[in-house]
Amino acid sequence: MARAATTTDVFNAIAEPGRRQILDLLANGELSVNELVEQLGLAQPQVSKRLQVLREVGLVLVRDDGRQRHYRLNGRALKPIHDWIRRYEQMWNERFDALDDVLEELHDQED
Amino acid sequence: MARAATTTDVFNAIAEPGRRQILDLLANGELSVNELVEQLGLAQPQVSKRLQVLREVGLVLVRDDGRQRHYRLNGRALKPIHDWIRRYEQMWNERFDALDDVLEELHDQED
DNA sequence: TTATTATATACCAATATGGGAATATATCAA
DNA sequence: TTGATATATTCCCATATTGGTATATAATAA
Repeated sequence: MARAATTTDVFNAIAEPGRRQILDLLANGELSVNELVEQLGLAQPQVSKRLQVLREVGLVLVRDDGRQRHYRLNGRALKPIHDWIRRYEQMWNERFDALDDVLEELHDQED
Repeated sequence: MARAATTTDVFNAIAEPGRRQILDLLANGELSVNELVEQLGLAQPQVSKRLQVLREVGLVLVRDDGRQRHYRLNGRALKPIHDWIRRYEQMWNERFDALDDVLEELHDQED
């Protein structure tokens, strides 16, 4: 078997930097495909392809407006990733480091 | 060009459920390859391959012990993902919804 | 209707999987 | 040394990209 499709889930969808960049741009508000093309400096088909992937996993929503299509972010679709990674958050935040120091200190005192 | 390697960065590394599962198991503490094989129910080579990917992006660390290799989590490597996704957190948490209500209320009062 | 604009899709080439099986490497035991 | 155990690596195959180019589709304008 081969690798899972990028449209399999949100984890695969955000693996590509270009797709994350699109989400970052849409975080500031709705944009048409052409506006995205300009801001990204990519060819239009590449942008449309990425948008399709993001659409299939529910990360973006579309609004038709004449011959333009306005895409907007659906941030809620990122929640599964956040929920997963949040369990590891303690491993790098300062409070944990501080606790680490306390434990080390206690350990030193034991000797 | 083809798809980016899974070892390109942490975003690609965690795209596969099996690799995330390994991280989840290691969250409880160090495990040898065989212990992982047992708990995952996968063939040993598949586990070793996944561990190599995780090693290459710095998500796990190894400790040699005779003919066994004990892997442990390096959660700090997940921070870039957390930092990226944290910017979207407001889009699904309750406080934001509450703020949304307040803003709407203020808006209504303007009229 | 015909031309133009905005997007989406199809096609092609190159490549990195990921699973399965076999094999190599390293360590320890007898 | 020989054998067994624990891991890593290699091969082969089927597949899903991703980039580039060309083309199809839809909407609007002339």
